[in-house]
Amino acid sequence: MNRPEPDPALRATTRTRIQSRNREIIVQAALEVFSTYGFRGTTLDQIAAKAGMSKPNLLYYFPRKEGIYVAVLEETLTEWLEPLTRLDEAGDPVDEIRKYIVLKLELSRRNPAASRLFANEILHGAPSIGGFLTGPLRALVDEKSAIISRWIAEGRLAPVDPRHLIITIWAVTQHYADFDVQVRAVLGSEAEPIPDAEATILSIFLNGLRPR
Amino acid sequence: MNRPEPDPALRATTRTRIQSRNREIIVQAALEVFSTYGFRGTTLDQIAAKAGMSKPNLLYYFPRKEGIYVAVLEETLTEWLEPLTRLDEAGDPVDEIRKYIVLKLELSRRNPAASRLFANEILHGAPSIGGFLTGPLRALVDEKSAIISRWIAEGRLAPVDPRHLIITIWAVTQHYADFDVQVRAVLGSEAEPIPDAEATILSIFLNGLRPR
DNA sequence: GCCAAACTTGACTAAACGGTCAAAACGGAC
DNA sequence: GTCCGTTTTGACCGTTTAGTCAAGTTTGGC
Repeated sequence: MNRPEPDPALRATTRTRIQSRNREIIVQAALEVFSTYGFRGTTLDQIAAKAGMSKPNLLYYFPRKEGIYVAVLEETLTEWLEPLTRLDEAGDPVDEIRKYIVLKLELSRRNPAASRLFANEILHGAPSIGGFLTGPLRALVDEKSAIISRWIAEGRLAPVDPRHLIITIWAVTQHYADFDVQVRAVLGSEAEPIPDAEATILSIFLNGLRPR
Repeated sequence: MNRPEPDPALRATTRTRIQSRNREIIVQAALEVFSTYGFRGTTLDQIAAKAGMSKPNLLYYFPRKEGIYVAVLEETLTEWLEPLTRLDEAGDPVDEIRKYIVLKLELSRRNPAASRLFANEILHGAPSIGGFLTGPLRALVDEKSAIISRWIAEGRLAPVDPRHLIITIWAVTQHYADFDVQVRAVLGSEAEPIPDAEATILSIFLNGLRPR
């Protein structure tokens, strides 16, 4: 009755130190669990245990399981987009593509959990982030595709469909995070796969894209 | 008591017509459901409904949920491997790679559910088919990598790590099945993505791999 | 047509799980 | 130290879901 703000998750403007700290702890714990078991495969008890708190306390910060999931996804998406935003029209085309591939591979190595979380969401039809795909993501791809098209028109890059080029780069870079188990099984060595992957991918793509 | 063979799933050798028919119906229904919702997200009731039979009857043929899942995966894996087995040392290297990419893309278009099922299983750490990855899959990749290595040694293909080449081809081809929602959101058109994807991928890979 | 084996299902159970609630513990301002 | 809002939790509830069971129906060989 005299509880004017029953939901701390809604008060983004006024957060206590404890709230910011615990929300961060929860999101980190949830990222690990969700990325391993998926949304349906994850239980609140697992997240609570990993975050070191009781389940009701978890629900004090995020009243619904889906709220935790969306919070984790949102934090992940910004990081995911960032490398593409850096693609610079003023740079050398082949070198810009090289930098983009290197950045995306580094992200796959540094934060494979985020990549897997994202992959899982898309694989199941993007129920929680469909709007992100058709909104900000598509807009960014449109913008960067235009740059690539101009490079091609100037004869500074081999003629390919710029959107499929971007999609293809996503595919080869994220694959090393999402399918890590398979990659390691097939390679059979203890060595980190990504350095060799980088050499191979750069060789194929940069030779394949160099104007002739 | 006088039920010497209580589990029809174990009697692979002696199956009635009804058994073969219903097992096939179940596996088909389960593929659709598992590939959409994942293992945990799928309920036996969904599979039973799609297969047009009662849940207890479903469990008459597959006593455990996991048994259905493994059966679907096994049927899928054979199809998944097939294109790579066709890579022919006697053929022209660049043309053999081209054929392989085309076949894998065709598979993605014809049976995206199978690709997604497989992707989901790997993404979650391959709990049910770890042995397939380190066994038959790795063996096949070893065998075909050797062929590619010889092509490179003969100067008939640009020098790249053959295992990473195969992995990279998997990545770009399966991506169009697994991430279909994202691909369509980014392209924004109603057109089928795969024909344009094929042109782009072939252009990059074949130019990238042609010896220079 | 009869019979036994094969097949099918409605009704049920036990466990897992998302979420609630009321009450206790804590913390910072005075 | 007192007080009040914030944080924390044990106990609980309703639903969902994998799997059981016993009884019914169908099928195929004779």
